[in-house]
Amino acid sequence: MKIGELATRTGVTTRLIRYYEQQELLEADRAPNGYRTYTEAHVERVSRVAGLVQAGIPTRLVKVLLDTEDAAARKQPTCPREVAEQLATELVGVQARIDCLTRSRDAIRSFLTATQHEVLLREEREPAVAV
Amino acid sequence: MKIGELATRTGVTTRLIRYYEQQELLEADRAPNGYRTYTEAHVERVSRVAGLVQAGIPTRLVKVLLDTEDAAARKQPTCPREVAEQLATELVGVQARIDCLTRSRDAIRSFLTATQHEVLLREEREPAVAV
DNA sequence: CTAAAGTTTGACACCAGTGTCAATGTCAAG
DNA sequence: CTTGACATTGACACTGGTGTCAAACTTTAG
Repeated sequence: MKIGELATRTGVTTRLIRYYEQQELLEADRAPNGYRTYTEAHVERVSRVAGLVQAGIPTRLVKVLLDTEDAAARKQPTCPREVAEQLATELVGVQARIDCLTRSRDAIRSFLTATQHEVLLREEREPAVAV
Repeated sequence: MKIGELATRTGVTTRLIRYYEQQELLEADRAPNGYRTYTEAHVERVSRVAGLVQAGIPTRLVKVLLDTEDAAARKQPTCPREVAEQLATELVGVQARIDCLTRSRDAIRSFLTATQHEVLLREEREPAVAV
């Protein structure tokens, strides 16, 4: 698929898709005419990149995180101690963000319940840009 | 306490504390000499502001979130339907970020375990800037 | 064949969050 | 009283993520 379709399917602008590629978060094959071509797998990838960036992770780190996800999936058997330590450090940063956001989320939820608006919590479907 | 102490205790620079105040995320009393004075409660507040900002929440929203936390704590009995809907919307955005980060966190964890570095997971203490 | 829609690269621009510096004022210790 | 540490405000500047526009090319539809 071409960049336009990828954009509509992920809800990420073409501008950003190209930007992410430039930051080396994405790779794209080129058709003979020079157009970028993407596979199904890219849809997922782009969504995750965008999601992490929106969660305040700088692109440099996004790369590391996604690479780790791949490595974890492929059951990489080993890695240098130093890399592992770096990851462990990032881990606490990520966890801190999660805790912080979770707290706000819970506050919103209890507020909505306390004010008789639980109905709105039912609509808590279809994540905006999640994944 | 004065701004310097608040800064060291929260790990947030004085520059940012003043910036947050300017963005109306913080309020400070003034001593007769014009110095800002803070209470214990501010320590918590500043940490949360910084945490949310680092989690990619724009300051305008941070204000809304923290206000909601206060309201939830004070058992506010009601609020206009429109406000509630706005909050419900933000909720899905926040949840999306949480999901996204959680996924990366889990990936890091399983990667570290898979590579015999579980030791490092023990050190998952003292959050950097959490709260 | 032509027009419209989509793509490419590259430039310019904007905004929010931060750092840093300067000039001035306050206060505590020697 | 002087010095040094800390505050105040305000300005300037940088960076990263985005929007937008332009010029040139490709592909698709009519």
